[in-house]
Amino acid sequence: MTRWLSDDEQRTWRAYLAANRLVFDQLDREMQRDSGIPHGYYEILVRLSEAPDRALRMSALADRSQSSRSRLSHAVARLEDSGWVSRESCPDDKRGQIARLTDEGFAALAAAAPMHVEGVRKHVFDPLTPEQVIALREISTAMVDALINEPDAPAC
Amino acid sequence: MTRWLSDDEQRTWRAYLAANRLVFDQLDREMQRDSGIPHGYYEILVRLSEAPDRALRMSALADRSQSSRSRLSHAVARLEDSGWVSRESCPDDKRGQIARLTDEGFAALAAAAPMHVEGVRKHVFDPLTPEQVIALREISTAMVDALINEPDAPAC
DNA sequence: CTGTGGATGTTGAGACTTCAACAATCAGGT
DNA sequence: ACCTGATTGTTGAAGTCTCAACATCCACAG
Repeated sequence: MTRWLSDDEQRTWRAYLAANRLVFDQLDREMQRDSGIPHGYYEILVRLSEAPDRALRMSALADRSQSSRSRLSHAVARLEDSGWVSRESCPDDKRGQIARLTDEGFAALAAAAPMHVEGVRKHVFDPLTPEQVIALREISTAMVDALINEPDAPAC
Repeated sequence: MTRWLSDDEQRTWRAYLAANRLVFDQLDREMQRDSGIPHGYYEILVRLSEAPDRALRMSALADRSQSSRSRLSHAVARLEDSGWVSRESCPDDKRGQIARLTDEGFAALAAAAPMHVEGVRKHVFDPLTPEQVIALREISTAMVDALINEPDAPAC
């Protein structure tokens, strides 16, 4: 019954697994070494930095950073300890919390960005041809769309 | 000085990040739910199951599963508690430890495999065309090669 | 034979994530 | 106004990973 993977698929899957682990482990390591910013937190800071007033509600921030609410909650608590993010309550929704990037946070982000970009370029884009860059985007988008439009439950 | 990402690269990078997080989080969740096998451990079991006598030295197993020695050590300790892996010392190298997949481990792997494959197919291969499957392999391989042949240090 | 440097594997602490449970609040129907 | 269900965000425990330090052992030059 099981639709096992073909040879092509098997080899692709293994290569994809290996690439992911190697690339992200490496980027995490560099990020930690160069900037002391833990891997996932950088992305949270980036999303905040792009928002109007560098502030977002927790739920919106969670969505944009592909983060669970729980993870975000812990992460923001930690980023607040570091002084990179501040929290305030939402005026129109008493449940809401708004995370805001502080000036220190922005500065830390600005300082970390060049080295991070260098790493991304070195480990991801330099090895690829321009056509592969396009292909990778299309492939990734296809996966994302499939998961977004069909989260988990078979809808009752 | 910084070679910032182009628009194409920026969008590719974001899509790639999103796809990875969504796909692997989802697979982890399904894996945990369906089989109770933590995400990374499954791969370790797979590598063991493919080795002669279903046994490998720790270092060889670490290499084949893109795992740090430390992670593998913790993981195997845990898998041993579960009764899925057993350890024995290496005859010709007193430092060596050999991890062996037990019958229970093999059974657990066999039971988990179909559901896992289903998830991989659903979230990764179904959304892709056959050409994209090939492209993804080439892209992943290119990244892996770049990282393997240029680990980190500039060699003194 | 004896150092010395390298390799192997483990360990403990700290950090991050997940999961389930929870309190607080909102929204919409009755 | 009230009840019910859904949403928001937090919390604590348990699990996993990383990092650095370590003990052990191998290999090999002198």
